[in-house]
Amino acid sequence: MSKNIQAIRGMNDILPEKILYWQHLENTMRRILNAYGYQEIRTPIMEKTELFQRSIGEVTDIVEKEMYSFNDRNGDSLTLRPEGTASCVRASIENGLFNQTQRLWYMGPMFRHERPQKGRYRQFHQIGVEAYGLQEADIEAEMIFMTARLWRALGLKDLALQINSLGSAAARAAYRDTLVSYFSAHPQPLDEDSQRRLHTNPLRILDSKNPEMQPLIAAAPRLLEHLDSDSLTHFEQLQQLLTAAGISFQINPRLVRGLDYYNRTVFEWVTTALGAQGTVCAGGRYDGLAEQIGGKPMPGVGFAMGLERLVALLEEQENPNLPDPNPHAYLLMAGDKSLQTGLLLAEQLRDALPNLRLLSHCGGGSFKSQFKKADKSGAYLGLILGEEEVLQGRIAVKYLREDKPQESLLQTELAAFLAAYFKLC
RNA sequence: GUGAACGUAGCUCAGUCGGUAGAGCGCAGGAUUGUGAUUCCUGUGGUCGUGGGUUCGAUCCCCAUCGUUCACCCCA
Repeated sequence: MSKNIQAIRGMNDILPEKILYWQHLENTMRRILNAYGYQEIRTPIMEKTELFQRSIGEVTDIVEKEMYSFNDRNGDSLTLRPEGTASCVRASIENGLFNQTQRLWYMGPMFRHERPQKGRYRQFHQIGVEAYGLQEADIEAEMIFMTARLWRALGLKDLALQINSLGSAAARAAYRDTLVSYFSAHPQPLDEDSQRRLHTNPLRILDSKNPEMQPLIAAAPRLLEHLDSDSLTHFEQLQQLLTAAGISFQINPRLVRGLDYYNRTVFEWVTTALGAQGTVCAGGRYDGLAEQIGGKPMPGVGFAMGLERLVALLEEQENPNLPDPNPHAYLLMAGDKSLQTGLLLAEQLRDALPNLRLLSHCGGGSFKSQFKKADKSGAYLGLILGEEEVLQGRIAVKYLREDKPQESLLQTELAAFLAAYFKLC
């Protein structure tokens, strides 16, 4: 067994059995993005390592220990992208997209070397959405409306929206210092994780799950009280827009996000149905990022959703409302000339009915074994072409899922029959 | 990176208190002429994750390794 070569740990094959969920999710989101005027962008899955170091932040977990980095043959350090925002900003700078506002989206695999567990894999997939050049909270609201629309379209309930504001970069940095001195003044009760976070991401300490830390956290200075007034106004505007749209949300002062580039708005859609990995979609504003990467200052807002996690939610649903993958008809062929007649007939049907799902039997065999395959394929009708039918220019139609007697049609009538029966156009 | 549980046929699992293994489903064929799904019959299936150790002998014990799962950490 293990003599065989296996897939890389944490990197999964998505098999035909599951692909319907993926396609449904992707198609639904594509449709919605299109309706809001967002355009797709495709960037390489590898970038120079420096791009991620500069955008995500040197001391974040992602950069410090989770990136798939290696040296190219010419010595450049390259990295499989751990997220999409940095590439998207880079591509926009490089191709001059920042001359006007942009609404972009992308979809694809991301890579992070973490220990796999439910809802967390080393190659995972995201749909990411970014908007550039927009300063007001209306764009954040639009994005949240869009995600809420997706949940509705997919029938996903039990997703809760949490929002927070980190303030301006300056306010956030000042608050960070305040927090560090607060926690440094009480070093005793800080657990090991929090000690580390003190240097990496002190805001993260507020999110600790350790019960012993709670009293200390409760007494800590509050981020919302340290917001600059512009950010506060911005945050209030967002809340107002959400309320007006009837989208309920929760302000979570502990919501800080792990990547360094966020300022002002951050938000997450969370669920309790997926165990420890409850965040299904998350994002925020990153006004300083473009400059950090070397472009001109350009406000940005974006979010990303984890496709594996959403697929897991869809799979738990009772009525996922997936498109029917079963063939409409299965063509059985046996006897002299039936193969040639049958395959030609199949092509004519496909010409006439582009939406027909028709499976032609291949590989010969008795009618009996062909019927077994027809049944197994899930097809609704068996189209039977034997010697007799070939001679008479007819075809037999057997209902495989209904208790109705078999019929015999002229081959020339078949397309019209199928169109009517399946309401195809 | 840390901790725990697990790894037997394509799938879901049983089993051997250490003497090289079974079931169900699946798959293939059949039950008189060109008809599936039901029923019946037959067949196909695994060096028991891999490597090493203990032993006369290990799939079962021990160690390592790879993988899976869940949690911590972190994140989508």
